[in-house]
Amino acid sequence: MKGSSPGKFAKGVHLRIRRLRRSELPVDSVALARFLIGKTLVRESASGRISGRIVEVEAYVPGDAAAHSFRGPTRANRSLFLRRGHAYVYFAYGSSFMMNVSAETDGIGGGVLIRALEPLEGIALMRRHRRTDNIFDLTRGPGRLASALKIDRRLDGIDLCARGPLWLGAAIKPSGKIGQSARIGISREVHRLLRFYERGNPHVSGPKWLSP
DNA sequence: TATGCGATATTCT
DNA sequence: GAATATCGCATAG
Repeated sequence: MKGSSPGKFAKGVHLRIRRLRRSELPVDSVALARFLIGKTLVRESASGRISGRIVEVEAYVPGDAAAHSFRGPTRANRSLFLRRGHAYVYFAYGSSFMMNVSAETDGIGGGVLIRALEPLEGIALMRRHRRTDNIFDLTRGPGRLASALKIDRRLDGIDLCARGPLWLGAAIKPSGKIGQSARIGISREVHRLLRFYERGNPHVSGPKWLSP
């Protein structure tokens, strides 16, 4: 900490966010994906709280050849088979962590990839983690948001409905209209419309034509 | 804005 | 070896 009012936020928002109960989460992967738009993802760490409003997600459903759970549970993907509301964190392309919320029931593989957030709290911390000042480069994209929130494999498998370093909160403001499209960056099941985003939100990732 | 490419680690073939 | 639920930088328009 560089000398300034301990226990207070010199600047930036400080929100009271209600933790979501597991019973509020839809069991179905697609229903959960839509439900999560507008909700809050909260990271509590020693250096402070970081949070963001979920504005873009993708569903990876049972029987989906593009899903990491498709070939059954392994050591790497087992968190996808936990009951809904747990974190599945993995490392991709040698450079990025990505985070899913597990869906479905215990033993069934399914999840929702969090693709973009609208920054709420801890923006100064996010800027430090991401080494950029541009607000739109902090949490636009699954790898970027994981970096901004310091999400890595230590958080794989944790319960997002319990007190802890990472959890899901209720909406601070309701979601606008939800758009739907094909998913980004996959090579199988490319036609399925399982990406959901808040229309008109500038923090959504991907080319503009994909998010009308 | 859009497209293209290399980097990089882990997993699977 | 190959593939990968990406990112950042370069270049062209």
